[in-house]
Amino acid sequence: MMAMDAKQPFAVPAALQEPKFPSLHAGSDAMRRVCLPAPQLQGNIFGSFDESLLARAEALAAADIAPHAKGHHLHPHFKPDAAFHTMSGVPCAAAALPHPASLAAHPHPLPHPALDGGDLLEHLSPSLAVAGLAEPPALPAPLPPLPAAAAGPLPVPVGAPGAPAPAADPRELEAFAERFKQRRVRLGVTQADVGAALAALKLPGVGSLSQSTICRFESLTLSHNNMTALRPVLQAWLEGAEAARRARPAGPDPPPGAERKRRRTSIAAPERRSLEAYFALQPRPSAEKIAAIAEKLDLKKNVVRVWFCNQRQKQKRMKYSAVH
DNA sequence: ATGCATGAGTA
DNA sequence: ACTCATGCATA
Repeated sequence: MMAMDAKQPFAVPAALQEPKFPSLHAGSDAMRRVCLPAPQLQGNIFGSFDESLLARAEALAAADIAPHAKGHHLHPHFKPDAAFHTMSGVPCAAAALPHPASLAAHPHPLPHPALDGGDLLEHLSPSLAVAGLAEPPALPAPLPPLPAAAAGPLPVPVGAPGAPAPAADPRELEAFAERFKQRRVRLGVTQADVGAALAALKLPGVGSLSQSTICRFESLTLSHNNMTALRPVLQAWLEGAEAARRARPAGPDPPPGAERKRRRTSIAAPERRSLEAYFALQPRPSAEKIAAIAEKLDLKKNVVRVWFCNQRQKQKRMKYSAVH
């Protein structure tokens, strides 16, 4: 949200998530919990085995790369000294992206928290591995043919102060996302364009969004709640854009400006494998464990902490992982 | 398209 | 210190 400072000087600086999607946080909790594996393992099983836990994950990570580095050990690890924030106000990026004309579904159907040698993991701690790797078995995809014609059947019941969660059907969301992408492309508009255009809608509490978010919406890589919240907004834009199109066929595209800032820290493959091994054993390590892992891998503690947070978030996101 | 990161809100 | 929604930077 910090980006808002730069991108939305006019936006409400406080309580951002609330005004944006007031009705979203209600029924979400219940749904979220369902997907979560029992989190009581650390106390009972591993509470007194911190050392061995780390050692085992280490062993796993090592075993994983063993076949590659047989005779000669290739750099055990390198230090991606991380975290530098040279933030600076770059109001509007809108860096023109090549139109995503070709879009296949995501290459990885599964969040796949495990390592390449997942089997190894299972051997070592079957119950844990199973819990951590649980995946939705079925993957139905009866997408409606969906004629290119406009389809605006949704009443968009959002923001009702007292109304609980609309309990949106995952299938419906998926269908909408698909339609949205198609129609967006037909309009010749990029994901970044859509995000920026949202601000012009001046919907209450809705500012602009990034290309990332639009992309994630289209690929369903957002939480169910997030998808539900964004749907009415994106639908509104879509309808408006198509209407405007009829009035004025086309226009020139403005030249983008370019500036650079913060560098993204990158975790090298060996370290990443280790982290994945740790995660498979314990998705929610204590601060101490995080510190230990960080030291072992020569990574900053914060980098490790954030990595685990993001990993958890990934496992929870939509796709077909939700109730089906 | 996705990895690493921020920040408000919350427990 | 975590969750969630989001975003910048980058592959």
